[in-house]
Amino acid sequence: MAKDRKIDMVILGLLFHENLTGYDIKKRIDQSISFFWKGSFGSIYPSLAAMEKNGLVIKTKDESNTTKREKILYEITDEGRRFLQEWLEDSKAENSLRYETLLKLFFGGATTINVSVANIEAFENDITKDLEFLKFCKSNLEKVLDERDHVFFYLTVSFGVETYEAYLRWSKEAKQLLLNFEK
Amino acid sequence: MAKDRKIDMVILGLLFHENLTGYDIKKRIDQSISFFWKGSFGSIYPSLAAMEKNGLVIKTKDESNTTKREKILYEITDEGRRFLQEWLEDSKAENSLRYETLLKLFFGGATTINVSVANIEAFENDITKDLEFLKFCKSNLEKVLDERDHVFFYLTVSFGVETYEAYLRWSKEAKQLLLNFEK
DNA sequence: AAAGACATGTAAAACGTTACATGATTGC
DNA sequence: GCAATCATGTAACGTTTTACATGTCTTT
Repeated sequence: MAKDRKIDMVILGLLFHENLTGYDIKKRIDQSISFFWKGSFGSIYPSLAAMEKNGLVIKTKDESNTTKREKILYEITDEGRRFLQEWLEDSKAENSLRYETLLKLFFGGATTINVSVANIEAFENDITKDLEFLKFCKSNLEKVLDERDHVFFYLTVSFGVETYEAYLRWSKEAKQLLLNFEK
Repeated sequence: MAKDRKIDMVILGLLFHENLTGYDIKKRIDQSISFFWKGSFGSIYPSLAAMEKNGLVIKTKDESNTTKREKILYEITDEGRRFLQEWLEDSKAENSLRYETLLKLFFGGATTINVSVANIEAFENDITKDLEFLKFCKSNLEKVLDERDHVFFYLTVSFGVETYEAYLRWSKEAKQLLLNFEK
């Protein structure tokens, strides 16, 4: 059985719902899960090729495509579904943060308070922008929660909203503590 | 100028305070910043070698070491300090989550509610354990906040506490929503 | 006519982890 | 005496990103 490269799982998870091209998969990743998982063409296409070899996905004919532009729709197989299922049922998960902002703050002793405050403010700006978008998604999903799949999308988005709001609360407190300390 | 490999910055930041061996650096990383940044010997030693070549750090004699066991203390140079400073002053930072738990939840439509609930519970357990430790660190640091450097350590720890508490709040809500949906 | 999105794929480079290899010292 | 920790380093492996290469279709 193939090693469980995480990108494989992302692709299988997406293909579980519908047949997609590599290009579609990239778009889905960017639009739906990019705030907690990323993926690039350079990993998507090789993953598809490898999984096809291993029988987890198959190429399908795209009846709707009448143009000359080549377009390869992938479909998940029963074995692919089994593989996805196995991964889902295994409750161990690797969760990791890589927060360069925190790294810079941790080493704040090597610079001025103003630099650290500026770093926190840059972080606040990024988060504020993303939070707005997440809230927009959340309110849209709230209207369609009766459909089973949407519940899962809603939960990941609400994870984002809750944590980003926590980030912003922390940012305010952190700046205050730094500026008070300076006095 | 060397590319800014992040592990280089971690090491320079640590060396800013005190001279350390590669082994010490690994311990510092594990003890202080591992919840938002990781590092292994396989990246630390090569980084030290490269930075020595580039004049960012130098090897120093360890006067205190009278044993036969080899021990190489590294010291940051002026150029190393400049390089660290530059990085700190550049407010753009790459912050990324890779949350396999969220990935599994996002694809929850491909399995049963119970599996998703179990995944959230495994996440809760991990977070609860880490949160306890973070709170312990936080209360210790609170007592020594008068020293400038400690403020920065305190802020990163308090980031951890705030976000981990948000994770736990979310976990409870998420489980409830899933279990209610099943009815 | 041009720009931008659609579409596939490869190659090189960067980066990091794990496992291996070796040996000294400390504490029980 | 033995286990754990201290201490350095390399090699193999795996993953992922970035840049490159190529060409089509749609919209303005």
